[in-house]
Amino acid sequence: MPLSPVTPEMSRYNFRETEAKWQKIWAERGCDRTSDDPAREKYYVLEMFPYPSGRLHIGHARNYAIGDVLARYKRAKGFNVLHPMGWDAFGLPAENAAIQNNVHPADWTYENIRVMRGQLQLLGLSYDWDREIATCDPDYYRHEQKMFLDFVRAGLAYRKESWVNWDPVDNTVLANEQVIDGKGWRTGATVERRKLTQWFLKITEYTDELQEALNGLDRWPDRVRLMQENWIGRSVGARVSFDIEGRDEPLEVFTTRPDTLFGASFLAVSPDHPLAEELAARNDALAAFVDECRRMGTSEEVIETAEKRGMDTGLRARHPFMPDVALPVHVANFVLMEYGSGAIFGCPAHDQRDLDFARKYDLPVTSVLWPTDAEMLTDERAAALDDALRAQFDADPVQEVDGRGRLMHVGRTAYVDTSRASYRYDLGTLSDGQALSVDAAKDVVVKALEQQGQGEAAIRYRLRDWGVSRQRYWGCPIPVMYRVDDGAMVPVPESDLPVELPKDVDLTKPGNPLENHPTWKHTTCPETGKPAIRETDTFDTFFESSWYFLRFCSPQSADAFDAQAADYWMPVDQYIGGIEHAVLHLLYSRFFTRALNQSGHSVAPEPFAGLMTQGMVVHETYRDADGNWLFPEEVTTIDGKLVTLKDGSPVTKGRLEKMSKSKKNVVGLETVVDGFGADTGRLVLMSDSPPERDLEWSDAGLEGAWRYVNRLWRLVTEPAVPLPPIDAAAPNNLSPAAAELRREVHKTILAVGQDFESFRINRAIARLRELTNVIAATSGRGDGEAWALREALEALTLMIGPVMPHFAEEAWSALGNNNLVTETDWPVADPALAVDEQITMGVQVNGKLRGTVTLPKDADKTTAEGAALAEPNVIRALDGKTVRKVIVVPNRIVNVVAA
RNA sequence: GCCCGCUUGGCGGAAUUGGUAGACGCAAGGGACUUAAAAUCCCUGGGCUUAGGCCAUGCCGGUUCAAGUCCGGCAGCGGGCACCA
Repeated sequence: MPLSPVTPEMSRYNFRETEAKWQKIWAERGCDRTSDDPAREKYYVLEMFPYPSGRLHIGHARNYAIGDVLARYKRAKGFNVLHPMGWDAFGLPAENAAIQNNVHPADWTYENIRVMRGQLQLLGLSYDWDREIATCDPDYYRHEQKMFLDFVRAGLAYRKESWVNWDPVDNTVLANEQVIDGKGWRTGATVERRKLTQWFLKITEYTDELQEALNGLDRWPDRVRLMQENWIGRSVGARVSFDIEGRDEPLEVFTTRPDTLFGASFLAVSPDHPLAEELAARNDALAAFVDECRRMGTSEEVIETAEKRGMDTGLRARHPFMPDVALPVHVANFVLMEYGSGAIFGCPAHDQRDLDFARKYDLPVTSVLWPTDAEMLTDERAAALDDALRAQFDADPVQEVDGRGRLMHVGRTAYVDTSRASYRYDLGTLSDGQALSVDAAKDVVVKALEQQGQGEAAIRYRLRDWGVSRQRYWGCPIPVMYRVDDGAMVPVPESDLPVELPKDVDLTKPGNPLENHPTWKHTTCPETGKPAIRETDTFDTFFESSWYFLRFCSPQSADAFDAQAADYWMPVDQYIGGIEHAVLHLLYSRFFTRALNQSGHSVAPEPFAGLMTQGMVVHETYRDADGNWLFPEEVTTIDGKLVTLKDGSPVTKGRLEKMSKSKKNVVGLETVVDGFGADTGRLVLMSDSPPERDLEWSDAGLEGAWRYVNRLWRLVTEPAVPLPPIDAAAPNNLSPAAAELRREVHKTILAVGQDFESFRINRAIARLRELTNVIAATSGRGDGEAWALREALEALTLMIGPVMPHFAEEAWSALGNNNLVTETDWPVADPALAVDEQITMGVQVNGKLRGTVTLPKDADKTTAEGAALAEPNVIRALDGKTVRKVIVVPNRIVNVVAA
């Protein structure tokens, strides 16, 4: 349904004039400008800066409005607040737009920035625009080029070969998102993996520290910390080296389950393992298989969900403890070269993936541990377990015999429970069939391996070094060159920075435009004066966002950032953004601060003290009979059925989706701001859901918020009685209604403050609406009511200010104030006034509510119990029963236990 | 495949962190005002029920005087997985 825009005549509160007026006044008075002031306590509020993709929609607006509420609240509480905004301006969409619309990425980007800045300003967000930065500006990226050279010097950046998705038709590297079902998104060609020499940053240097410091981030959501922990993926296990028949070099394997070594029935190496490459060179079938594996994508999801496949190399490995057992060595598509040593041993009985693999290639399955309680695995017990398992796998029995001829039953489900175990093997102190913990069994095996010199305890991490090279144009050039004569890598001298992107490029040609550029890449070595070729790769755009929060502290600094300014402002007190950045951006930033410290800078190691991950704004979607998305304006209802306006064909209502152009469910910012005003939009975005949860956008919600704005405006401009002068003293005696209103005001001040502090903005607004209801119900007639009404309206206006800043200024002014809400302190609650005198307590009988009693606050237990037992409904419920016990929770509840 | 999150009326959500489930709002129904509409204001509202009650926070179990909240199991939906940002 299209919105019915509000015309100024219809509204009593004229948001059009009002919002423009106050935005102008704030700008003129520099309300949002911030300067370093060590005498004042600082507060740094930061919302993740946007990629300038085109236009803002209300999903973006929510993110920034949440930050603005906090910034304005903290300012009112007396903090020196830094609240900056900028643009994460390098990235793939600019190149795509360039190709599609024949526009230069820079022009496209800067135009988007211009439009989006204007949109942000419409919302009345209190940014210090003097600090605005755009990462594609050479004044910005020159600093990160220098940082990179510092990293190179500190040994934190290095080059190595790494795999990329390669489109063989376009001759270009593809991002994971450009690979759709294994094909290039534009050409449809089957994507290959290719090896390129690329730059890496040594994030693994800080693996342990990055993990351990997570514990100190107590103002981060638990789930983000957990996601980072999983990402770092510390796993404790063992390195095992297997001798290979006919080869001198043993094969190194990492395992987290050394206790299952006796159940090993095969080894598997990654298709990218040097051994696989070596063997493929003289084995055509194997080479074909390796090639096929390389046609898969590079993402973990693709590799893990692909059908598990392998090929026997013909090599045989000797089991470290059972010299007569020869294990086949396979190349398998599910083994990742990047993790561990790129080789595993498979124990099918106790790993589901290994079992699937073993079933497929008919490899032995040998159980080594059994589910038991902590008792000895006697022959009788083993027989009973055998029976139990036989029954369990009756439908799909697969019989196996272990090395000593005992029957084992493992079907299609691996036994992976590690909480209780008995082992079947003998080793040193471990006697056959002893019950012992998995950890103890691991120790036994590892010690035995160490004695034989065939392994040791080891810790491996999932975290890999951060590959920062991108074969793309629209990014920050990597400031190095390679001498033509000897191929040596030479850093660009600092005095030659920045290495600027050339503007004259042709993006329509296949391949990397910088590589195709006729002149830019050719230069001379500053050391020898001989010809050199520039690095034509650019940085991953996460490079820019890993330090922008530092630049905001001193955006004009000749250095990347001013140490004193950073010392004052850092860390960011509250960072706000989407959960999609839970790992990469947030982890890279945490790495950057550490890397900077190691390369000559000095900053606090943790960049973000507090983190809030806000939910998405979702909106309804529509699709026609063919499944094509439709705009809501293309849909109407006839006879209760959804049909298209065009030809009346049936339409189905899809589920709520994150706003996106492709799903045609975007609600533009202008629709809201032009029709109802920025404040009304902000109110909806803040009130309908808790910030961290998804928000369902609806036009009805917008209209409801608009009604509230006008209701509030009428209460301020047309109070029940004329309000007393602004400086009138409180009357000596207040009527009960006036006293009740005061109590409500002071309770609300306390509650709203707590709610804002803890990001429960939706609840703060609910409390303000409750206060509004009490104000509306106050007649203004009784003794002191007019005075209490003024106090209430002023407090309400100040408290709604962070959410609806323009409205609050206008109302504040209408109440006769001649200063700004923006320059006024947060109202102070009188705790004595903010307390209820009477408390209504529930009375339960055997846990079921039977009545309520109203008592003075803090009434003692005896009083409460007496009142509860005298309550008529309670008496009836107790009829014929004997009271056994009475539980009284003061000011809360009474529970009478009776039988 | 692995990891994570979510699930409360017709709807968005509250619930002082174990203590009166449904605050506040949206949508709805009824009424007032109006020639009429819009706007505004007032009232009603989880379900079943004859009084009394009974049943209700995705499902099944458990702990407790007391469970939306804690524990165990299950289901459904959503998100992330290293070159989107």
